[in-house]
Formats: sequence, structure tokens, C-alpha cells
Amino acid sequence: MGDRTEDETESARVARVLREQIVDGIRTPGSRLVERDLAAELGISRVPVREALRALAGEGLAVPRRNTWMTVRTFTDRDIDELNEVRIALEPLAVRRAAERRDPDALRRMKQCLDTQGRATARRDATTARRAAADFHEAMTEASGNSLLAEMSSSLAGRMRWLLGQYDDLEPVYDEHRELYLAIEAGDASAAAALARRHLRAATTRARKPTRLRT
Amino acid sequence: MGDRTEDETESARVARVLREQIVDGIRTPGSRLVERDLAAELGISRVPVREALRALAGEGLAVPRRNTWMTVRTFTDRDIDELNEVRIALEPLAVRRAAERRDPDALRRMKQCLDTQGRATARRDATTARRAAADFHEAMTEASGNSLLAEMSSSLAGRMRWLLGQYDDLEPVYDEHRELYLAIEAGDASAAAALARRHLRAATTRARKPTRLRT
DNA sequence: GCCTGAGATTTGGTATACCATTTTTCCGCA
DNA sequence: TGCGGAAAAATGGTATACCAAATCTCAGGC
Repeated sequence: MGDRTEDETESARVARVLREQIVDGIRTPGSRLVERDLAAELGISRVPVREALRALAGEGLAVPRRNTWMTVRTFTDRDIDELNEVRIALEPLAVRRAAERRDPDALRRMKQCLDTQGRATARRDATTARRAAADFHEAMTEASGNSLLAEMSSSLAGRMRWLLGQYDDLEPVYDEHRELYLAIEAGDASAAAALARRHLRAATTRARKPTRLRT
Repeated sequence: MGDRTEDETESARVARVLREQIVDGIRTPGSRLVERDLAAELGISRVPVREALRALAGEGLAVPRRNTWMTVRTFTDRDIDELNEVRIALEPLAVRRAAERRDPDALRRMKQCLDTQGRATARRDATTARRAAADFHEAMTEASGNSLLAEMSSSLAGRMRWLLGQYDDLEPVYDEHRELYLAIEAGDASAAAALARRHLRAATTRARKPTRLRT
């Protein structure tokens, strides 16, 4: 999918491909990300690969070392806790602002993501459901009207998509997103913020279970 | 200063130099950042300059356009409000955690920055005072023990340094930092969080005054 | 005088090449 | 057999070169 000649730079394309592979677990945590090898693999030169790797490092999906190869990040329980702690600081604010604004375009985008997520969840299409869930979060932070807040959340998107990939039961995620959307659409800022906090606390426990099991 | 042969990559050095020039206003908002020109100016090739510019764009100090030059970011009142809104979400959390941990090393680093800031403020050395104030914030978020939180704050550091450069009276900033430090050192998490919120509200009004005056 | 648009110029995107540093390999020795 | 350590290989950092796209300039027409 998406191999068309978009007017996307090679660098952006490579970043997208690698990000996908990392969050989907195709690139296993700890494995090397060697500029030359990736360039050869993708049939391009090192320069765009290099830029893509820097971008992934910025998103916390790749770990750079001095003068040596990067590796795919290994997420720990502590990383998950830190991520959720930051999200609990940012997302209730985002949904509160979104509920205050009720921007029609933003609401429409959220609704679209939500419906896609709902359909994908119903037919057990985990990949699509996860992607739609991530898109919903992005649309939500954009609906806040605070572009910096949206930018910060977007820099967490990779980590969040990885996190979503860790658990299989995606129904509760859809249900909670739906409640969240309804509260925002209704303009109930306090309720929306409360739901966001609850959603995040639930996400913490959901994520920890499978991680703990394979210890 | 700092022209020694550190084992810093050219790319990092260029980023540091440009960041300094931007927050100090030597590169005026809206002015072009042309890879070739900067490379010639610094006597190096385009590659490290390119990487530095990407980094600055990530920090929100440079604005990239499609297939064209970047420009130095022009900050608006709205940008300031958005920045402070995000800081109000993140920093009280950081100081709360810092007060709960009271890590001796972290406290020592904070104290050191604070003292430097105090001395520089007393002798009206605005440049040093601003840098020390920024370092204090960084030490504070690191003291939280949440590395992601520290990373997020660090990505805001450039914008914050720009913001600090906008106002001249640095004494209140020092006073508030000192109170903040004392609360954290005393382990009073709630007081520390409250002080952080107050500090940020004060920062908003301080920053807006000079911006408004030159409208 | 002002718009238009085609050619010249500027500029970022990518490819290739070389170098310094780090990592790996593997031989000789205890 | 295990352990330095030096040579070899791997790898990121930087420089240079070329290309396509965007921007700028300016002559020509209204």
C-alpha cells in the first residue's frame, strides 16, 4: 500500500516505512539500524536513510549511540509508565480545550477516525483498528486548537502506536474513545477530561499485563 | 567561547551556534536560513548544516517549507500562550515528582544553577542569568526522574530561552526559582507544584508586556 | 503603470566518495 | 583453553557533485 509516486521526499518515505516496521515488531527491539544496509535494502543512498533515522530517534523509536549504529528501542515497563504519566499531563488538557472549542471540522475528523476504528474493531482487523485509534488521538489533540500541544502529542505518536501494538483486546479502547468523543461533541469539558484520565489509567494496566506475562 | 576541539560533531556544533544566534536575536525572526550560505559562513559543507536545521525545526526555532529555505521562527502572542499552557501541564508534574524523590545529585545540580543565576542577576548579567535560568529548568525536569518528561521539556528549552530573552527584569524569575527550589528540597510536593503554576502564570504576564508594547 | 510569463538563478533533495573512529576478527602466546 | 592485542572490517561523519523544483528577474504586452 502507498507505494505510489507521492510528492513525499525519500527521507519521509523511509521514516514512514521504518516506523511502521518498528511499531509492528518486524524490526525487533535491540536490532541494528545500519545506514548502509538500510540504504541498500531500500535501493537508495544513505542520506535520506540518515535523516529518517534521526527522525525516528527524535520520536524515541530508535536509540543513537556515538559514532555507531542505532538500534531499535527496547521499551521497558518504566518507559510505559513514563509515557502514560506524560500523557496524563497532556491529554486531559487537550480534550478539555477540544470540548471548549467544538470545532466542526476537527469533530468531523475525529468522528471519521472513530468510525473507522469501530468498524475495524468489529471485524477483528487489529492493524487498521490500531492505526485508526492513533489517528483519533492525533485528531483529538489537533482539535484542542493548541498547535504546540498537538506537536508534542505527535512526537509521542510512535511510542503510542507501539504501546497499542502490545495488547490484543481493542474493544475497550474503542468504547472509551467513543465516550470521549461524545463528551467533547457535547461540549462537556470536565467530563471529557475525566474520561481522558480514566482512559489513560486503563491503558496503563492493559499495557502492563502482556509485558509482565512474558517476563 | 567554547571553540575548543570538543568531541562534538559539526552538526551539533552548528545547531548550538544557530540556536544561540536565534534566541539571542542575532538572527532576526523571518530571516532566511539557507543551507549553502550557512555552510559557507561556517566554513563547512552542507550536510552538517542540514542536520542542524532539521534539529532546530524540531525545536520550533526554525520553520521549514517544502523544497525551500527555512526561516527563523517569528513568535506570536499565541505561541507564547500555547507554550505556557503546555508548560503548566508539564512542569507542576515535574516539580511534584522532584519533591517526592529529593535526589541528592539532582538537588545539587539545581542549587548550582540557582546560585549562578542569583549571582548573575545581582550583577545585572542578563545573558548569564538567562542561561542559568534555563539550565535550572532543565535540572528540575531531570530531577523528576521521568526521562521522557525531561526529554519533552528539553525540546521546549529553545522556545523557553527565546521567551526569557523577551523580558529584562530577571529578579522575579530568580526569586521564584529560589522558592521553587526550597519547596522541592523540603520535599513539599504540593507547595512545589503550586509554586510552579504561579511561576508560569507570572511568566505569561511578564512575557506579554514587552511583546504588546512594540505592536 | 501593472500584470504576465518565460528564462535565469537560487535552493533543497539525493547520490557518491573519502576519512576517522569504533567494532569485530583472529592469531599468537601464556 | 583462554586471553590480550593488532590487523581488518564495519560504520557513521563529512565533503563534493548533480538534479529537479521553487523562486526571482525582467522584458514585453495590455
